[in-house]
Amino acid sequence: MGKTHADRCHGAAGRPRCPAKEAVILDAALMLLSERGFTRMPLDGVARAAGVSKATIHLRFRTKTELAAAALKTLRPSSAPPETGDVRADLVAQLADFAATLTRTPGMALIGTCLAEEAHTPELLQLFRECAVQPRRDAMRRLLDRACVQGVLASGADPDAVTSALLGASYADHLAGRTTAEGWAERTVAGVLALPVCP
Amino acid sequence: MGKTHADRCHGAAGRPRCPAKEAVILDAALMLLSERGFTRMPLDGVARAAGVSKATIHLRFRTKTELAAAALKTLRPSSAPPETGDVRADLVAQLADFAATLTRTPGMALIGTCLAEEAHTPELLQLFRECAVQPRRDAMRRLLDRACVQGVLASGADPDAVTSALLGASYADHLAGRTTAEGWAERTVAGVLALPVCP
Amino acid sequence: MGKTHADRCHGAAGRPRCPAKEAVILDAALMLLSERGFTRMPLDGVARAAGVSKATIHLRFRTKTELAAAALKTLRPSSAPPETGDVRADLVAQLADFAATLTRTPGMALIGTCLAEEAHTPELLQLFRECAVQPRRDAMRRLLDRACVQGVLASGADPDAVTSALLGASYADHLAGRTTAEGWAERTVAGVLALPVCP
Amino acid sequence: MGKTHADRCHGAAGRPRCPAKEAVILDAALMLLSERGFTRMPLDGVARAAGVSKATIHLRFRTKTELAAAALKTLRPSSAPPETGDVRADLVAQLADFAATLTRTPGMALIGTCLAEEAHTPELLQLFRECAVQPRRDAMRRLLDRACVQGVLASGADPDAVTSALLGASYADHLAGRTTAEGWAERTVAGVLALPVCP
DNA sequence: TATGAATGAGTGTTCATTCAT
DNA sequence: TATGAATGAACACTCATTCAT
Repeated sequence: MGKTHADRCHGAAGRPRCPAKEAVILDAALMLLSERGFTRMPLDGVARAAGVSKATIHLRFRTKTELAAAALKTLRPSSAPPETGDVRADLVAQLADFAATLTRTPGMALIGTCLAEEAHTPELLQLFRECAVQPRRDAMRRLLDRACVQGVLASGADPDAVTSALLGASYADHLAGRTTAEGWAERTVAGVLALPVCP
Repeated sequence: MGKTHADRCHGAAGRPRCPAKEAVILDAALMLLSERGFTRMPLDGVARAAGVSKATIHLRFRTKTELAAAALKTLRPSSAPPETGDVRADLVAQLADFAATLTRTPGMALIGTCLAEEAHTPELLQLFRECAVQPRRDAMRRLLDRACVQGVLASGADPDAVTSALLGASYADHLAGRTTAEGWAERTVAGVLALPVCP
Repeated sequence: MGKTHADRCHGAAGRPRCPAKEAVILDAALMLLSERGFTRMPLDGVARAAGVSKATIHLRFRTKTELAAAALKTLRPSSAPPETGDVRADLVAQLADFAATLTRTPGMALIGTCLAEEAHTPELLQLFRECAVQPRRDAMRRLLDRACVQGVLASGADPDAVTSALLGASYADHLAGRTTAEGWAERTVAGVLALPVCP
Repeated sequence: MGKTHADRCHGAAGRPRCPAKEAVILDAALMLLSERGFTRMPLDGVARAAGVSKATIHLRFRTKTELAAAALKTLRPSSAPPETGDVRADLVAQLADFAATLTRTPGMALIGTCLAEEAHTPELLQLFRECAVQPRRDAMRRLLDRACVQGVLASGADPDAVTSALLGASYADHLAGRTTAEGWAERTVAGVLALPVCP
């Protein structure tokens, strides 16, 4: 009684699903996924961290894989650093931001999980590509295109190759255990663009 | 330090341990480690693949972690491609060989496992660095030093940064799902060294 | 006693419960109970089959056991085959009808469930006796009494024992996996009544 | 050292499997299977009742179904009652023994489980037929054949039908809740063989 | 030494039931 | 009343490790 049409038709039948829980669960899942990896992320753990019951998780995500996938989908390209007019400075900023993202908590570990699980759970790597890798590449690519236009980058160079080189340098350094300290982004951009060579 | 369980507990007394089995076990472990990852590598599986019993494995490696570490230690840098006089060609060859190593069955998956396990089992990443990453970097670095001497590379560029860019490009492309096809190494070297820019 | 949860808790006050749903639920429950057994009948399944929500079921039946019991109570002895004057023919018809009931979809499975659950849920077997077993026995018994009167059956024979033998033959054959094909009822009646022996 | 050829080849490698446990596990399983039914028989429960760990059970029986099947296979036709010269008396004895088997602990419940699980786990009913139903039928059948020879049974009667009637009477009475007390077997044999009818 | 047996902790998923609209 | 959400208790099965030959 007293219910409006909207109430009845909006799919409001039954107890409404607590919307906050969705996010809490995904947060907990993403945290555990990064910190411990897929196979070391027990659903009990996610439930406990999220403050819900395991069954509540299963209500939203049929399987553990689906949960992990949904958690990965929440990855959003960190708000891109603002673009100034200086292309080279923008490249450095973008690269530094990327390295920071990797360093911050669990970036590399998350990548590791997706790679390690590829044979068993290919969705993870695929989603990671869509949600994290590609957006970053696109942003970088856009900057490089502008760099070409401005003559900062040799027009003959394959922009995809340069994108890979710049972003890849971060992977390589993390993997090598080289701490990417102050000035790292500058040095890398310099190394890759090799501008000094051109007097 | 660096001694395995077997090293520590046994001298020459008693029936000597069949040394062949050691190798067979490590081979099987490395294969499963790459193909399925640490957490998906059951000791039963290693035992079966190696044709020994689980207990035999534990006789040599106290824990699963020790086994995995020992397996990683068997990684040897693939025989470096022969060096010609042409530095640039050597760089391309080295890079192509690296990419091939990554692609060949389980390179990226193995990296993924080491990264994913870093929080739980830091030894893996550490050993992977020593046995796989560093040797490769060293080889690349040597070529780059020669490139500097010959003026192919700007003497101002940080050779470590360039090393990271070149090798990292391979990681980045794998991670992005870009198939590294024919001519990939050439394009990457060109992009990184940016030679075309210097008329 | 014999009152359902609904009977007990509600008079005529408030919005009356949709009576159609009651039947739909019980139908669905009886079907699943026969097809899959008590422990393999999930309430979700009943709810889905009936097109209602789980909570709606619990509104009428406090527990799963009560639901199953109510479903069993809907069992009605199949309309008895018409009685002709010929007692022997009537016995055969009755027996054939019984065997058909057992064979038809889930007769034996339902019996199995009631028997298997006896220790855990004695109500089921009890209700099954009242609603299915006894009515059938009574019908058979009536025929046998007439048979006695007409001299077809030896007046000294215990009619209950003969009833058990005739109906039981059907159980025994199902349990033995003997397909009860054409002429089965005739042969059984002949075997039990053993009339041929009396010239 | 000191091992004979037999020791090595007899399959004696490694710790020998404790032979008692096999039986204890199967006993516990059969007990729980009869008392509670297949779906209410938790492996934990079997393990606890048998005093072994769950994994020990899985070492011998891959799945719960396999365990239940193996437990059923241990069913042996109870040592047949001794045959006297008197065929009728033997029939009565056989039938009484059968009814006692059904009554003793969990006979009917076990039948119920096998019937109830038929759709989901047909092996159970199948094994029950082989191990319990058929042997009993065979014994009964043998007696009936002798009865025919001796003229106690009409030679025209289908012996399988009579077998089903005799054994089935026991099912029917249990299902009807009729307590099969003193003299039950005699009355049933009398009713089925219907001898009194022949003066 | 090497083997198969044995174990205890852990894990994903299901389900009857209760709650909040 | 009726609905979907939420829960806690099970449960079958896996696995690293230890034991007894």
